[in-house]
Amino acid sequence: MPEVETVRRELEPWLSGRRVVSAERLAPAGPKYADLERASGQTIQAVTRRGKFMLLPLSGGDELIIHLGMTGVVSPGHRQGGGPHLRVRLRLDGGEPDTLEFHDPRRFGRFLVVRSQEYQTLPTLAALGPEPLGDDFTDAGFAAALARSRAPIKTYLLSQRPVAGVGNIYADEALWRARVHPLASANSLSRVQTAVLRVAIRDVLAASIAANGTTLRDYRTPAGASGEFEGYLDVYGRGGSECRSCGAVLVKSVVGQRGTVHCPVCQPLQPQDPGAR
DNA sequence: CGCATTTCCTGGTAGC
DNA sequence: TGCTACCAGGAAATGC
Repeated sequence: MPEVETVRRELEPWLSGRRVVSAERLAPAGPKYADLERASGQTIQAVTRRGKFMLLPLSGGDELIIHLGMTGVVSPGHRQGGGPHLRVRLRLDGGEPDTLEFHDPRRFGRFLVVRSQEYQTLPTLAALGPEPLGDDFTDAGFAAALARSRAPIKTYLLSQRPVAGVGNIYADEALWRARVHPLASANSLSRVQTAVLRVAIRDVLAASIAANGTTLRDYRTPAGASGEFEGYLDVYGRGGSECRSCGAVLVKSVVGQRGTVHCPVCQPLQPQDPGAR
């Protein structure tokens, strides 16, 4: 999400108010690129974001939805100009830069148009939790959401349902900060753990946004810049290294088919202080 | 409905 | 050097 928000902030002053002269799909047809040609002739009214989805309301009552996946890059056309992974090209009126390109080597991204009233037809959008940095992400609401699931807390966070925008990197980072084991059942967290985790999610996402996101490989903003948050990661990518808090060796595992790193000392599976009262 | 598993996809890299 | 095998993961589809 921090990466998406960084991109959104660059796109907004460029795209807001611009009319789409043409919308060309170079990727194979499919649901990931449904109806994108319909953007042609409509004016982009804003560049907003929900979770990791960028939502661009269009003047004709449609919504342009862009999801970067893992490797999607939005850029002005004159910067990259073609290439084997060019999936979409938009022409805009109103002067340079007048071309927006969407490149996506791994094809996990999406670039589609739906009716505004039906934008929540995408399953994840329909069930998306509150914005993590918004006022709707409350202690009570988060606790109520976690109480509904017996899945591992990390898996549940990645589902986007209890809160929007938490990806694999930030799930591991937030759980480490909150000292919660990634395999702990969501509904097993104490009220204190829930409250600490909520703040940890907010803090790590806000800190990453302030650093323009995390650049692991391909991530670039439209202007070509990379993020700087990778230098602040405490656990992600650090399996086998020492925990910055206690010095123990961080453990790498797989949770919900996703690479996961946690500290076996700071994040015990069983609650600490069983006799404390 | 909830949850687990599988699928999509290819650049990068480890290993030989 | 050049080849193969495998890993990375957001969301949707599928299975139960």
